[in-house]
Amino acid sequence: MARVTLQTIADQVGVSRMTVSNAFSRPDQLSAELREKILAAAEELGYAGPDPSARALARGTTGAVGVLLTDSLRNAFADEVATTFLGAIAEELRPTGLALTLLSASERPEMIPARDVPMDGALVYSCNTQSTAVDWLRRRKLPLVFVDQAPWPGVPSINIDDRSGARLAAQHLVDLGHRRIDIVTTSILGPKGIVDDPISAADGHVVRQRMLGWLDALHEAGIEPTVFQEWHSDEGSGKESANEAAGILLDKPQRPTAILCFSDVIAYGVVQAASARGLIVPDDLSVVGFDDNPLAQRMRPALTTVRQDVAAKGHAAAAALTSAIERSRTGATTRVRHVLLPTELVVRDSTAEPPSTP
Amino acid sequence: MARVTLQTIADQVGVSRMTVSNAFSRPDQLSAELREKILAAAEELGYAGPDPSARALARGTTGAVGVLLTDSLRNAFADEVATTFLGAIAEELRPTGLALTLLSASERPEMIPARDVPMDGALVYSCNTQSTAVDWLRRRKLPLVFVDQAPWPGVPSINIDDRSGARLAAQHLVDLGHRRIDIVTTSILGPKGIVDDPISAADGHVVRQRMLGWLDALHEAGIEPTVFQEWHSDEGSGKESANEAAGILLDKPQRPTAILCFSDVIAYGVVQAASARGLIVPDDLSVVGFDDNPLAQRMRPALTTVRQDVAAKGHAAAAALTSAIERSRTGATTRVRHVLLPTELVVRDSTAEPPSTP
DNA sequence: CTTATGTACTATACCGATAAAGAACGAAAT
DNA sequence: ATTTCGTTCTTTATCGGTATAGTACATAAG
Repeated sequence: MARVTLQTIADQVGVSRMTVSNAFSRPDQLSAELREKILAAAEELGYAGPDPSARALARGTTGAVGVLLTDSLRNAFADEVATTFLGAIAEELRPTGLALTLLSASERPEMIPARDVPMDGALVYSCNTQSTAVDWLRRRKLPLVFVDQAPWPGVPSINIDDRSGARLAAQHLVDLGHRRIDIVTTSILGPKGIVDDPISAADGHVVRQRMLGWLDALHEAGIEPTVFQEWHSDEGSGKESANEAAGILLDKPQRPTAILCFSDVIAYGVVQAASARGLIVPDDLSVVGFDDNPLAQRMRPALTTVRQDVAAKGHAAAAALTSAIERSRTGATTRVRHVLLPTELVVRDSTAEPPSTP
Repeated sequence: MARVTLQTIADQVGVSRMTVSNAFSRPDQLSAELREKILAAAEELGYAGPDPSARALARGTTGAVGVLLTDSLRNAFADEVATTFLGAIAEELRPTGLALTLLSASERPEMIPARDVPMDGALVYSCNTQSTAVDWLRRRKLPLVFVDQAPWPGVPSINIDDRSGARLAAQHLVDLGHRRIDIVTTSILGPKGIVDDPISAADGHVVRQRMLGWLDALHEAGIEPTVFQEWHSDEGSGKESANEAAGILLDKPQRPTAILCFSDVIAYGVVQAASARGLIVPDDLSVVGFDDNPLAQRMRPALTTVRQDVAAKGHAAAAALTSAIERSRTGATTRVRHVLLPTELVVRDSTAEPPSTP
């Protein structure tokens, strides 16, 4: 049996194909009775409605938007910050009826989602701006929104004030009297281990901004931190590698009295490493995280960290995307907006004055 | 300027459109030099590769698969069990290069993702089998896989052994000597509160299977539990409403000495309610959860629960889907498989012998 | 009674690709 | 020298819809 299409139904009912199309897509274009008749015939023939792919081609819209994530999706789902972000996007998208397509860097070159999957627009979340996937999206001239990435001319972006937040975190430690402050950060591609030039070693916009913020405050206080760059591993969100990183810093001859961390997850690892060495946080070592991951509240001691409103970021991102799509449809040419959401220092129990000189 | 299509490039280079298509999609069909020339021309004209929608129509495949979730996506992302499941799917899908499209029940009737979004197949996760979204997917004759749903003839399904797991949980309490055992379960649509006929009140396959399992063991021991059905609220994964539910059970004249819970999240709420009343878990009240959510380990006391391997479920689901898609492509007609993954009782610190009669 | 205005459909023309079969031509096999 | 291929392109025929501009007829306005 051949496939049922609009034409099948049209023939059956004795009308033109276009009228059947209208029965489904523009009910006001035909009489109610005829529409009923057509719908009944469709039902009877087991027609499921206009084929989405064909419709997508003819209309130029697919009803789905993509979100491109650097990390393997596996990691994204294991990361509470990422899931909160995605959840907020989903929530914002819901009233629009758009589906959310998760784009991953696949392993085979003949199948590149960013290039091959039909969509109406995409969010680019914390990706290497040079990555090929981003490049494909841009070439397709899809409406895009960059999130946690370096603002790009012509592309709306949503960022948080990483630099200010990081500065606050570092200043907090300085104010408490710390002078030996080290940093555990992360890197996508860069070398693992202690780095000499932390700013140029920071690949990725967020990594760099936070580094700049920390150094703003530390340099002002005349402090030169040792910077350890961990490899954002594919497993376990790097809790272990942070553990290892902290180990190296803590075993230095001149042990730091405080450590600034790129994320709360890393901070967690650092606290563990400290505990393993019999160090008490915050008495012997102060630790500051970033993000205000739910984990930060659960930890013992509760973690001092820099809060970002991830849900707000997600909402803003989705809203920016829908409006970018709208704009590209109407051809309207509003000025591209670059949003910078605030960050805030949350002092909890993982920071204190440095121990009196031993 | 008109849009760049295969034809534009064909004209520019002076070959047929088909040859240009082959240059992108079937490199072995033309000489290397010509291909280079075509690719260069495409690059120059700013062509991003074959239009995904057009290709989807012509080829009949889109490169994306859907996953339908009952819950609003917002909830799914807030639920560690769901995110683990999705993560496992993503991981299994990765080598195939398929993108994952999240389908939600949208609010507007003219835009129904399950009906309107192009995809090659879909996972149906813990949905009401009668829901309209599922119905659309079925009508479209898409390759489907049901997960945590009543097996359906002709549709591959992945389930866990909810009933056995629940029976083990209940038996565990019976073996400890409990005789007053109550249940806090959940319901999508059903009434909220104490229900008289728990089995018929259990909408949803999983809910019913677990209920059957609990009652298997309890009835065998001559125990008739009070069953409280909470409303799976849209907020906070029901921690609060579980709290409320537990309150009602614990304030009964004959207070239970143990409570069986539909999920670990509910169990968490129950423990909180108990604590609020000054009851010690497990001394005054034993509590058993379900799922072995990471939360179960974090809780104090650590929660006795029934473990399911959510990651395995996700892998199995994705694998079943890709093979179903493959099957529908080749027309092969393998027998449909219904997988039942094992569950296992994990005894931790939230269960103990009942308090000696006061 | 002619002219506007709607309503209900139809005709035509794409949307941007791919599949399958055919043509042209040189190289290898008989 | 003739047949048989294989390679490299081209031709033709869809894929299943939608937009836009008609056409036909009925009703209201002038």
